[in-house]
Amino acid sequence: MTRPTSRDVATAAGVSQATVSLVLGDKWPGRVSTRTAALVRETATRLGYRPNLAARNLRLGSTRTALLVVPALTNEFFARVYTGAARVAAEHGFGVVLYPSPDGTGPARDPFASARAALDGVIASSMAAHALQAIGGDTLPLVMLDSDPRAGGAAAHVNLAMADGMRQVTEHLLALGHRHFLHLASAVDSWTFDTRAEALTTLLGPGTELRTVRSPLTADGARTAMEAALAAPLGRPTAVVCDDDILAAGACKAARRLGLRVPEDLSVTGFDDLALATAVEPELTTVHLPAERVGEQGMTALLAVLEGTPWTAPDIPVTLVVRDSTGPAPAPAPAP
Amino acid sequence: MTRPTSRDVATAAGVSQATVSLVLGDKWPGRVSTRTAALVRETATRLGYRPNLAARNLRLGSTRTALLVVPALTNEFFARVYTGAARVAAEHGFGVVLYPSPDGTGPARDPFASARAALDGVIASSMAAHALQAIGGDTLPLVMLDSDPRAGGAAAHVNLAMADGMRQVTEHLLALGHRHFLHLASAVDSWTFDTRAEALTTLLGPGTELRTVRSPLTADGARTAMEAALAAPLGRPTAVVCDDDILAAGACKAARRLGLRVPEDLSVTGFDDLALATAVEPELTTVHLPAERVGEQGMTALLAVLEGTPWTAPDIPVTLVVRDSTGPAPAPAPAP
DNA sequence: CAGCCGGGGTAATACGTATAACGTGACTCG
DNA sequence: CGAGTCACGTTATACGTATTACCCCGGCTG
Repeated sequence: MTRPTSRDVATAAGVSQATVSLVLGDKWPGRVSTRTAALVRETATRLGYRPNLAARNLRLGSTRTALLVVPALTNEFFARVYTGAARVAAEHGFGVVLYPSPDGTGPARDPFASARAALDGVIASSMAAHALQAIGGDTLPLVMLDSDPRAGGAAAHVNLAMADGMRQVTEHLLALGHRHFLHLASAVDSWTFDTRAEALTTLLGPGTELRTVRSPLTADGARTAMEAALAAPLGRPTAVVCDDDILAAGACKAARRLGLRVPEDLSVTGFDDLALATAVEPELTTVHLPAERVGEQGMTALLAVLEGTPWTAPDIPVTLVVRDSTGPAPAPAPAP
Repeated sequence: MTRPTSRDVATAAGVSQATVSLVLGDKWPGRVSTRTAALVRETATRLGYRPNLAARNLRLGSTRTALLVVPALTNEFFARVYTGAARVAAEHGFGVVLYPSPDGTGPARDPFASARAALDGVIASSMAAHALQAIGGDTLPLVMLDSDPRAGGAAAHVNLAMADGMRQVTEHLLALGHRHFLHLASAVDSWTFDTRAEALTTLLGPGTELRTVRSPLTADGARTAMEAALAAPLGRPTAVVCDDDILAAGACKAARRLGLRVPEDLSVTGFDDLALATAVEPELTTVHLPAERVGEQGMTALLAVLEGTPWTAPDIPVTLVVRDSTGPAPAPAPAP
């Protein structure tokens, strides 16, 4: 009681296997009569025929499958990247398979063997550095997400305009009168975060003060980092710029535990604009990153590369969404 | 400049293709000398040989790949289910591919064709009803997640002890003196939610009052639903039982907008224990669902079924985590 | 009537792998 | 010294599909 093959369909319909393949592949502009084509199709559905993808892939030498390498799907941002990539892929008859160590903790298995299928290309986030080494060895079309565009090795780059996002944040905060900043930065080493940090330092002109604290990307990490930072007696910041909404939410919470009101005493900004941003109170002022579009453009770029077309596009624009976690800087404490 | 095949390795090493296959498959307990084995392996790495998975899958008649059907990866719960399933799969040399309409909105494409690879089995959440129809037609080992265990068609079921979770919630709230309840329920029709609703109604004894409002699983939906429910003049509830942390967060927010303090004036409980639960303020009292374990057990069950072993296991236990969103029922308004 | 054409289909083949079946020398044992 | 036995490989084949090259036959043309 095994699955029917195209040959089974052929014998059942009284034709050759080649004819079945031609009909079901819609390759009969005059090679097969309409009558037999209909007969074949009817027989196929009657037997419940499904083509064996492994055989087809072998024959065609292509699986129409891409590997998406991201650090963790539990991070909503990357889940949305996947969603976008999968949507575009599906529109072109492609599939997307994930690097199967999505928690970022797994050993660096061979991503290609683990994918259990031959791959046509790879889309990789720069934040999955541990997997990239394993990838480097092979020569498969590679699209990099959020990585240094000058770095070689990739056939295409898809980047968000992170520096511009940071510009919007700083302009917003400076306009509100803030001068003392705390950068709650991600402890993960990645080009994205480096870019943001660099943008922040250059954008803040003279007459301002900036301290940086690194934290793992969890609310708890943010809380401890914040508590340490705010405990410092001298030069308490009035604005906290976070690399992530999760950090921002943790920062808000830590601030309130310490008796500071947000945004009256302390302004907080995030990055990403996750669902979390509007779920917490106050709702977060944050930089909206169109994650789905990152996935879509990544897949689009890969498809172009696979066709031999070089692909390039401007950075994806991002926009600051002003909500309730930022406000005018508090009046400075009067000089003693 | 194409990828080297096992035959290329064979000629380069001066052996036959079969030998290469034996060596790389670790099937030489005496069939190949250690010397030649080493030679073959060295040659393979030198040429950068990687087996063609499509060919292997065709030959073996199995792809060691499972399809996971979930409604939306952007829901942290399902992202964690995937993580768990992928981990167990990887330990057994399996892969997991997702049904490529993860936003739940896409048309019901053929999930098998879209997977771009032959599949060995399917793990499906009951909340992806639109995809299940397409699956029903085929005969592939099927493991159902959170679905009616008496329903046929599946080789195994993996369920969370939802009714027991609801029991813990009600006992907690009853002990706090609550008698007037609002059930903020998911608008999605699913066995899971039905089970919870049923458990809630039966567990609440006489002398209590229960109203039910259905809402889409978003914070905004929760807010509108809550505002409508609390606006009702008569019999304002003192406890809101939500089917989801997202709903609970929305409920807290709505309550505060209406001038109610949580938990002093209103207690709120959630389900899932997402990262969100500890990111909002107050931190949510919620039922912790071990999502990763659902994925792990789902994959374990599928592996067992594939080996011909019938699989069954008790419901996965869940535990109420008491945090800050629940408290003693407020004293009833004095009779006029 | 020979030749040709074109519609309608078929036989053959290759994709790259895993494995069953089959040598083949050298060595051992009776 | 002939028959086994081993240790070490090899030859051949099948998996199911897509596609190329070919074939057959009726009708039309010169």
